[in-house]
Amino acid sequence: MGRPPCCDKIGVKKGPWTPEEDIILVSYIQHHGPGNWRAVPSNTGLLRCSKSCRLRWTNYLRPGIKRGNFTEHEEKIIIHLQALLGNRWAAIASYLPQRTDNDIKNYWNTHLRKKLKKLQGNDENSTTSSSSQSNFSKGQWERRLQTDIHMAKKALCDALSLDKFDHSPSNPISPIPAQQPVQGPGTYASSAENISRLLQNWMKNSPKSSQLSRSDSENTQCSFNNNPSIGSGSSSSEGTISATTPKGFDSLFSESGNDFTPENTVIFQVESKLNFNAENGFLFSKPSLEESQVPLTLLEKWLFDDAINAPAQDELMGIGMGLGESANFF
DNA sequence: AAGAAATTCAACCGCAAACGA
DNA sequence: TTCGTTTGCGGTTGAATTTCT
Repeated sequence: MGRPPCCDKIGVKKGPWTPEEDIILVSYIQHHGPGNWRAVPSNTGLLRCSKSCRLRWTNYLRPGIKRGNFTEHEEKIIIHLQALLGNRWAAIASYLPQRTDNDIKNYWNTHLRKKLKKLQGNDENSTTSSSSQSNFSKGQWERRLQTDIHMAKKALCDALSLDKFDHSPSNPISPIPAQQPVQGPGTYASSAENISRLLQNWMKNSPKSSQLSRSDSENTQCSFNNNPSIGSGSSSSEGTISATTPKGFDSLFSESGNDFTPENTVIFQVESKLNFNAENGFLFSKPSLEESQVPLTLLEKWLFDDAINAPAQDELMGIGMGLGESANFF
């Protein structure tokens, strides 16, 4: 017997998500938090498989996601990390907490790979690029190993002395876990930007997608009441995002079986205690220990001891840029 | 202006790791 | 330890959009 499908394929909807589906999903996660994706379709009535729900959340609806053009700085980091880590997009994304692995992967495939190819092509005309290329691949695993060791050191360090870690936005390579679930239901709806955009798009497209009359749309209210503490640089925040649903939308939430009933108003409450930085819009939480959350073995003890004596947290960037391959492209 | 080609990116698929009983 | 289930990841696809001819 083979592996069972992640979901019942019969009656499962595929393709682009509608704004209505997005709101249902966001609202559900607002109430229950992410996780237990298996239960999401049945609890929300969404005709989507659990995977699709998770993907939609992590790649699009999750708070703190920055979309649109990548900055030159982000480009550099991606190119650099790709050279070091290979196509480990999730690992790369952990250094760019506002970007999703999917986004980075897409950006790499569509923009950066070409860009690098072009630049490498130019190099070939003038230099012994073939030899440097072979040197590059020869040493790639070595650097990868080096990076892995470095990351393990860091993670161990963080686990045992979190305060030492620099979470400031000025440290662009702080390994803030982009997709780490954060406890507490209020955390997830804190992305006023995302939800605002979501609702705006929905209203923009509403005549088509929601079959709303113009007057209905005009009657639609959408407000985002962020607490003044947001934007004041406070590490904690509290805000309320509310969107009065237009006529006809109520039915989406009043389907039997849904254990959340927003009635006419979807309210997203953002409580304090969460690690939401309003200025940057992403979550600061304990660094991911995904690669190192294991008992201390001799090796890890060694790594940790070594890390204690290590000079700087941002040496990764230093090491990498020192290598030159990717840095030289700019 | 119209069709073709190229590009973009959201979403899907399958595999493997992680998790829990 | 084993086995079934869930989650995460990376590769790939294809519809929509943009650019070119």
